Order: sequence, then structure tokens, then C-alpha cells
Amino acid sequence: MSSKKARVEELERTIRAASAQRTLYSGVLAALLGLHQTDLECLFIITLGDNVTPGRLAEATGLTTGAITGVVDRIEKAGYIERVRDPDDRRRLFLQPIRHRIEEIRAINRRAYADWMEELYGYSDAQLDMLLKFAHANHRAAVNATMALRSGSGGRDQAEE
Amino acid sequence: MSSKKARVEELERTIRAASAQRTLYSGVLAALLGLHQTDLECLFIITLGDNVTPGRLAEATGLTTGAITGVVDRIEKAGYIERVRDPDDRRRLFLQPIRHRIEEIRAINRRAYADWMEELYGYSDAQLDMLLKFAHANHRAAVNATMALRSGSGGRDQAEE
DNA sequence: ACTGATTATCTTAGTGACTAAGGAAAATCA
DNA sequence: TGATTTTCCTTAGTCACTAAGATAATCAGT
Repeated sequence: MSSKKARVEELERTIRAASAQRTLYSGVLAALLGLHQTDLECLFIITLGDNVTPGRLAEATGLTTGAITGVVDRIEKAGYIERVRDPDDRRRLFLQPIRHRIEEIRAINRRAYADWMEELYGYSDAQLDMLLKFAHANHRAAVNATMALRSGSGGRDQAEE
Repeated sequence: MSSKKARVEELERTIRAASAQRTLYSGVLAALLGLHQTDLECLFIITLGDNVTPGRLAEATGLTTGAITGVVDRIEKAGYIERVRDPDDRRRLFLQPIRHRIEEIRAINRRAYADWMEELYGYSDAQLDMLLKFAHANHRAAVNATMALRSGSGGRDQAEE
């Protein structure tokens, strides 16, 4: 027997633990690829966007452009992207993913999560819709919580300068 | 209209995005508390366990004991734990959480995630049970995926030495 | 007790990812 | 054309981390 409060709190705790574990997974994957966690995150942003430039990557991650140069160096050296000059504005670079190398990473993910994907297929369409709604709500909640923390001045110091 | 495959893949994508966002939240929270993300993680482990020692923390995180010394220094200086010598083995330290300071952090989390918790209370007990089962399965999946990566030799180098 | 090995934490030196500031090259504007 | 802006890179310095070893307490064997 468990109260609704107990259920809700265990649910929240479990989601948190699962998120932490997925972060850990990313770290292990990055190490396996000879990259840093930051690099892998950046690579993910690069593959999602179109014609991503170092400048846009710096904005997206909050890193300085200097740091981004290092990140791009490492990812390029590992062979997952190429620096390609924008022909229309020769100051700019496009960070072009090397598709078949990216596909290697996807394949690793697919293999590692194969059982889980199988499990997902076991749910009915209606259940999947409900879970999807829940997952979106959870994502929104995390975004809101982050914003609340940033603006809410939840703690002492905040802007140190 | 969307196929089951589309549903499953969007679900997995959304879970991943939500996890990433929760990681981001942790980083912002850590900065707010004047700690590093690593420190906050360690603090979490300390509060969960009982009479956690620096050594056990090193094992749990994979950091070296030297790094842990720095982590403990920072958390202690910020006032969230105390170093207490084990009276039965005076080589050892117990990292004792300072309860009311930990409670401050919990209060911040509760405030940031208040709407979300509210939302969870909106689900029926049966739905919560289903979601809980799902969340546990997701956690297990992430653990298994991490292990698969570690042992599966998915990539090249692996044991470098 | 005494000796040597082990255990737990800290210390030190060195590495490398990051920031801040500024430089070089190309584009844009007056 | 010259001045300003934009984009990326370079440089110097900071700091968390690792690796190796110091310090100190405990344990096992004699």
C-alpha cells in the first residue's frame, strides 16, 4: 500500500535517477569515441542544425569562441566533422558532419538501447501517446525549473559582479 | 497520423532531451550554490548514503582520492557537510551532511519543480503506477546501456594500457 | 611489543579544458 | 577609401583533475 504522495515522490526520484544515468552513459560513450562530454554535446548540436558555425555553437553552449575552437579541433581530428569555408562569407566556417561517421555513433546507441526500444514497441499506441505527453511535460518542467532558478534568485550570491 | 515507429522514436528522443535539460538544471543549481556540478553530485551521494567516507565517494564517482579531497574541501567550505573522524578507525573520515543546509537545497528544488509536482498529483493512482513502472524500466535501460558500452567494446581503443 | 604490509586521506607536480583579451582576415557601411 | 563590425583563432592565465607519493593509523605475524 502506498499513498499518492509516496507514488509521486518515488516517480520524481526515479526520473531524476534515470536522467543522471543517461548523463553517465553519455560520458562513457564520449570516452569510447575519444571525445569529451562537451565535444559530444557539440557534435549533437552540429548534427541537428544545418550549416552550424563555431559562433552559433558558442551561443548554443555558452562556451567562449576560444573554447569552441578547441572543441572543433578535437571533433575534427577525431573525424566526425569537417571545417568548410562558407563561400558567400569567407570569414565563416560551416561545421559539416561526416555522415557515415555520425552513423557509427547512432549504431552504437541503437545497439546499447536495443532492448529498451524493443520494450517500447511492447506498449500500445494509446499508452505510447500517454507516455509521450508525459515525457514532453517532464521536459517542459525541467526547462521551467531551470528558468525559475535563473531568474528566481533562489539562493544568495547570484550575479557576483 | 503517426506510425508506432514514429511514436517510439519521438518518445526516446524526448526522454533524452528531458534528461539533458535536467542535467543543465543541476549545473545552474550548482552555480547558484557556489559549487561545481561534481560537488553537487557528490553531496547527493553523501546525503543518500550513511557515514560516507572520501574513499567510498571516490569509488562511487570514479574520481581519484586526490580529486575527492578538493571536492570535500569545497562542499565543507560551503557549509553543507562536516568532516568527522571515525572514532573506531582514526584514519577514516565520515562526511556528515549538515541537515538544515541540505534542506535549503531541497526547498529550492521543491520551489523550482512545484508546478511539475502539482501536475503529477493530477494523475490517477493507476496511471502513476504505470508511469512509475515505465520510469524504472527507463532507468534500468540506461544502466544496461552503460554496461553494454563498457563491456561491449563498441569502439576502437578501449583499454589503452 | 616490534616489524612489515595494508588502508585511508592528504599533498604535490603536472596536464589540459576553459575564460578573457586581443589579433587577423573578410565583409559591410559611410 | 577608410572605419567599423563580424568571425574565427591565438595567447596567457586559471583551476579541476590525475598520478605518484607522503603521512598516519590499523592489522597480521612473530
